[in-house]
Amino acid sequence: MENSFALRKVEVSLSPQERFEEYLQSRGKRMTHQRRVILETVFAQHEHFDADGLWEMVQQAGHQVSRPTVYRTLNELEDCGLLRRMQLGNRRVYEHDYGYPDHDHLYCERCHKLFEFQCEELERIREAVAREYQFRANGHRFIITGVCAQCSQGRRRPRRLELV
Amino acid sequence: MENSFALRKVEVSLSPQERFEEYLQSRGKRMTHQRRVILETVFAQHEHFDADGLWEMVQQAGHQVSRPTVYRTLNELEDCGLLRRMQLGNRRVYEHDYGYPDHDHLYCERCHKLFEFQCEELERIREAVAREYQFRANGHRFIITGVCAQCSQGRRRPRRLELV
DNA sequence: ATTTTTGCAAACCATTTGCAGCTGG
DNA sequence: CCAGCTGCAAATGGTTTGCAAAAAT
Repeated sequence: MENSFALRKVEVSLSPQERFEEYLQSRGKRMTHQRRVILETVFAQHEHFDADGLWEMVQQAGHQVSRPTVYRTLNELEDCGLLRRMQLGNRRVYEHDYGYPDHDHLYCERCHKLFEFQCEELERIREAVAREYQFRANGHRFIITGVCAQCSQGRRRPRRLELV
Repeated sequence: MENSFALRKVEVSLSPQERFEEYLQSRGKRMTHQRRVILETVFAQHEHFDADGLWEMVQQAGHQVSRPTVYRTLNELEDCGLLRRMQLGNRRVYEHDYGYPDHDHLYCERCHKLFEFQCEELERIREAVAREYQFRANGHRFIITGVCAQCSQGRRRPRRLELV
């Protein structure tokens, strides 16, 4: 039997690059070398990442972009709907948003990795609760914390510094 | 019909004070004037609060406690199970834990207030997803974001400074 | 040519920490 | 008395900002 919580695909018409271009043009902003490099780096992989991790990836790819520019660009990418932000401890973690379905997360407290799953029932619950409280819901976050399969199997290879 | 997501009561045998005393004694720590003042202030109300808000409450009650002591004591109260922490934006928000049932939250993006509700189905989903991913779950957070009834009704009285 | 963007250094803000003096038991 | 605690000031760490130089249109 298939994983009943697997993510379903979402079709999109524009590439992230095209979408970002449109976003920039619509606000009189410019496509710079740095923004291009950051955009490429962000969409060259699918893992969750934070500003500092992204900065390192950019460095290692041999490009020179300052940290402030990374932060500024991340805000723009979020603003234009390409990225989605999540606060984990004192760190902001990003994931692809454009072309990705809404989903929720399992968070491993040992290796600090995030796993994604999709569950329609959550939306149902959200609506039911919102109705009860006359709340105008426009989103939710469901994070299950615990220890992932790998880490449970004795292998303790910590992945990043403490995130929580 | 009753609110089906209302919180059910939980009985406890010790008062927060007693429990804190036990916690302190068990670690060779001392009950100081400051810790007593903070504990009283924390359990004199039931709202969610952050370190700075607590510090102000203490001040306004006419007591002198330093910010570092507030932070240190909050960590102890969390450690001993009296308080529960939640990260909201870049701020740590606390709520009573001892004597309170597990629950989840509605978060109003307008007035930044938190509302609580209880929904057993969430635990079921948590377990089902965890099983699928061979994840050892030991908790979850479900936060519904949106606008609360009051704020929807045109009254915009912002409550605190920006939390997200 | 004009306006936006960048990089640097400094500012910020919530939280933590080193340390000398104070205090609870 | 002495270990543990407090307050102060300074450090921390992630993120933002002011500003002058550089780049995009």
